Amino acid sequence: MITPAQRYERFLTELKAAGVRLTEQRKVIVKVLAEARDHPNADELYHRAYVLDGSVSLSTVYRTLRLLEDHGAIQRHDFDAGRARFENADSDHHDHLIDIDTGQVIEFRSERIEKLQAEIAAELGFDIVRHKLELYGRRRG
Amino acid sequence: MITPAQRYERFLTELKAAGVRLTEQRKVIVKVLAEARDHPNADELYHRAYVLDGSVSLSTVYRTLRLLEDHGAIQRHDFDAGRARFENADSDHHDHLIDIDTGQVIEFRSERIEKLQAEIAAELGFDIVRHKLELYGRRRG
DNA sequence: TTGACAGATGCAAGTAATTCGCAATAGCAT
DNA sequence: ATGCTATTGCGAATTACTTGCATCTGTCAA
Ligand SMILES: [Mn+2]
Ligand SMILES: [Mn+2]
Ligand SMILES: [Zn+2]
Ligand SMILES: [Zn+2]
Repeated sequence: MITPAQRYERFLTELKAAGVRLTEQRKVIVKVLAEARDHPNADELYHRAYVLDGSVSLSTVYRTLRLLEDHGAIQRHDFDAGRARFENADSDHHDHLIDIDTGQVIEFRSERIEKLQAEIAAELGFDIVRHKLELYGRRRG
Repeated sequence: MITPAQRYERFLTELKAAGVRLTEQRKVIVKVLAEARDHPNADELYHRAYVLDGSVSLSTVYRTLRLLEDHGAIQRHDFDAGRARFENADSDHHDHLIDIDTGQVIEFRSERIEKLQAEIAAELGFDIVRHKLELYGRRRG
């Protein structure tokens, strides 16, 4: 199991290797992302980073998020329209189940569904580049 | 096969039954939606409606879209973040495959995937209320 | 170490999509 | 036909995000 600290170090190593300038702000934002266990939006990330380093601005959070996404380090989601949410991309691919009552996001992975999607696309003459599978549900009472 | 004209009449009947005031603008917007074979966004709908009746405004398009969505007459999609797209909801449920090169939206339905999703949710202790399945792919060369 | 300088930052202003306040208008029940 | 009230167009507001610009700071060569 990879720890947040290991993930943080790996992020920095990869960025440095890619020739990215490691500023104080970027390091703080990367740390917050490496430690996140949820799927925070830009504003939440900004607040978490600001606590660690008051020199972080929301602009830089947005710019860093785009940078990290371009480098494949994080993934962007649009669960609720209008507010992007992020998570680090080092874990294996998974899809999401969102509890419509609490907003809780549960991760899952189904080989069968992944395979089925590829088959459907193939039947239509396509290769899947990426996909979005979100289940919105309610806990069984 | 239901025709656009039939769909238009059905929409109007349902709205009237629901006590919704049938203004000129709403009728035009509903007609445009009934005739749409693609997944237009608010601005596209506005332009199509404006051609039929210059008294339609973008505000009213947005208000009418919300009205129709609340009445279950249309469905809202967020294929590309930042721009909602709409389609009438009278057809059976289906999912979408988006050609990332052309933007073309292809509809499909898979009983197996629908069933699998319900099973996965059940295993996690949930009942699915709605879901979003979008495949983004490239045509096989 | 120390510059030098390209690239990064904060701030404020700018966008793009959508919503809202308000005075004028128009459905529709009577 | 009349009156009440919902609906409209317009412009301003909101939200999430982006960008211009003057200033600052990593990084690297000397
Ligand atoms: Mn996740
Ligand atoms: Mn469709
Ligand atoms: Zn998946
Ligand atoms: Zn489906």
